[in-house]
Amino acid sequence: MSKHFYVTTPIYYVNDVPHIGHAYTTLACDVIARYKRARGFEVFFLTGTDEHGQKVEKAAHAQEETPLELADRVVKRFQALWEKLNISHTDFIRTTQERHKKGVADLFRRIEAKGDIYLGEYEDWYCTPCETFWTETQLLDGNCPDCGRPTDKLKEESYFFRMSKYQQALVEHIENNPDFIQPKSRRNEVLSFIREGLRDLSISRTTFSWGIPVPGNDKHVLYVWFDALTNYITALGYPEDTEGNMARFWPVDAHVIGKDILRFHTVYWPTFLLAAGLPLPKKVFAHGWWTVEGQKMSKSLRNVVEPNMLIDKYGVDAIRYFLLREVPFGLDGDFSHSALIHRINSDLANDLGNLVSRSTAMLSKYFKGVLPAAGPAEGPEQAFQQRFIDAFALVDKLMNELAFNKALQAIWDLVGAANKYIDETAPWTLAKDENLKPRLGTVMYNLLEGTRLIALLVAPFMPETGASILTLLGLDATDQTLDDKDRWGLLPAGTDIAKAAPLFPRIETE
RNA sequence: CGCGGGGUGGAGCAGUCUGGUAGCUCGUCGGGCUCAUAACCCGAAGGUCGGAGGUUCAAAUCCUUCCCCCGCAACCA
Repeated sequence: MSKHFYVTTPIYYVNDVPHIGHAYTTLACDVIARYKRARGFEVFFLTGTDEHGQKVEKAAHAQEETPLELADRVVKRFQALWEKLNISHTDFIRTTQERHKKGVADLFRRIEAKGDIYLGEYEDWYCTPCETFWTETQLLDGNCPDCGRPTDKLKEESYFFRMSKYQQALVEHIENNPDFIQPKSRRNEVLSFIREGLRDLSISRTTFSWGIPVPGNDKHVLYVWFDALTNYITALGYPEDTEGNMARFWPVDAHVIGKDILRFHTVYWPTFLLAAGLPLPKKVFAHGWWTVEGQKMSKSLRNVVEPNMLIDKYGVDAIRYFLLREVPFGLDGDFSHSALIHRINSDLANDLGNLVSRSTAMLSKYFKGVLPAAGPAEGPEQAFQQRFIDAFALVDKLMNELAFNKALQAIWDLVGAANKYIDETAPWTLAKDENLKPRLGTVMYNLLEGTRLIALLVAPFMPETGASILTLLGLDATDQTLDDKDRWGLLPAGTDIAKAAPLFPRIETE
C-alpha cells in the first residue's frame, strides 16, 4: 500500500479577495494533510491561484495596472492568510508561472494529437459593453445579467474538445468507483447531469488575450478552466516529471472543492484526463457553503466574513476548530458569532482547556509537578485506555472519509471520558489518605497520558494547541507523529509538568 | 410539470438507502463533587418525526398525493 498522499484545494481566482469560504476549503485540506503526515505518509499538499481570464484582465484595466500586477497583489493576500491560518501546503502554484503554462500547452497538444480537439464556431449571446459572452440560461429577460443591457447573438471561432466522446466512459467510471464523487448526493447530481447528454466543450476564446495562447494559434487563448484544472498536474511537474512527483502522487487522493465547481472537477477534468490517457482522481469531495448569521454571504450585503479579523479576535485554533466542528463536511452551514463563542467556551475552554488545567493543577498539588509512575491498571484505567484504542481506529476511518466534524466528536468523547475518569476516581479523595498515594499516582499518570494522546489527535486540527499541550508535558512539540506514538504509556515517569495557564480563556459576553 | 436540498421535543441536527424500543449537542430544571477557566460528573422534563391517504403484524423510515421553506439554473469555497 502506498504511503503517499496528494491533496489539493482549488486554485483561487485572483479577482476575489480571500474570505471565509477560501479559508474553509484550504483548512480542510491542511487538516487532512497534517493528519496523513502524522500517520507516516509522504504528503503533497497543493494550493495556488488562478490568474488568467477576462475578469482579471478587465479588473486590472480598470485599476490601470497589468493583469500580472493585480495578480501579484492579490496573491500576497492569499499567501499571508495561509500563513496566519497555519496552512502547511507543500507547493503554491500560480497559473502565470512558466511551469504551468508549459504543462497546459502540452496537455492541449496531447489531446489534439489524439484527434479530440477541433476548430469550430461558438455561438452565444454577447454583451458588447461588457465584452462578455453569456449562455441563454444566464440571461435575464434577454439582457446581460451584469449590466442589464441588451445582448446580441454572436459567433466566435473556437476550439472544441470532444467531451461528448467520453460520456459513456465517464459514467462507467463513476458507477464503478462509488467513492469518486463525494458526498453521495453530489454523485447523483453529476450522474443525472451527464445522462442528459454531454456536449462538446468550447475551450478557447478570441475576445480577450489574458490567458495561455492556444499552441499554434495565437489568436486564441485557452478557456480558463482548461488552464486552471491542469494545475493539479503541472504542479507535479507534468509533462517532464523530473522530480518523480507525477509518478509518486498521481492520481490525486482528494480534490477538495466547493460545491459550486463540482461540474468542472467531475465532468470536464476527468474527460480531459481520459482523453490524455492519464488516470482519474481517486476522489473529488465537494463541501457545502457558509451563510453568515443566517444570510447568504455576498459583497452587496457587506457581510463577507474576513478571516484575518476573526483570527486576530479569537485565535487561529479556535477558528480552525469551529469551522470543521460546527458543520458536517459536505453540508451547508451557518457562521454566527454566538455559535462561535459558544463552541469556544464549551468545547475548548470548559472541556479541553479545563481538563488540562485541572489535571496539571492536581499533579502540582499532589506530586509537586513530577509525574509519578503508573501502578497496575484497575477497572477505570482499563476502560479509559480502551476508549483510546477504539478512538484511534474510528478517527482514522473518519479522517479518511473527510468526516472532520465526526472525527472531532470522537476526539471530544475522549475529552469527556477523561473528565469523567477524574470524577470516578476522585483524586482529591485519594489524596487524603497517604496509603492511597500509589493509587493516586496511577490515576494521575493515566490522566496525563490520556492528555498526551488527546493532544496528538487534536494537533492536525489545532497545531498550536497540540504543541502547547505537548510542551507542557515535557515533549517535543514539533513531533506530532501519531504512528507508533499512539500507544499507551509513552509519557516518561519523572517528567516535570507545570500547572498550565488556561489554554482557552472563556469569552464573557454581556 | 426546470434541477437539487430540506420540514424530527425551545434551538441546531442525526436517524430514512438495509421498516421493529425516537438519538445527539445546546438550552431548561434538579442532584453530586470541590481538583479545575462559576469549570466537571449524574439525572429529569419536553417530540402523535409538515398534512392526508396507502402497503405491512409493524413506518420518521416504503408508495401516492398535497402544503411550506431554502438554494441553484455553466465559470463566486
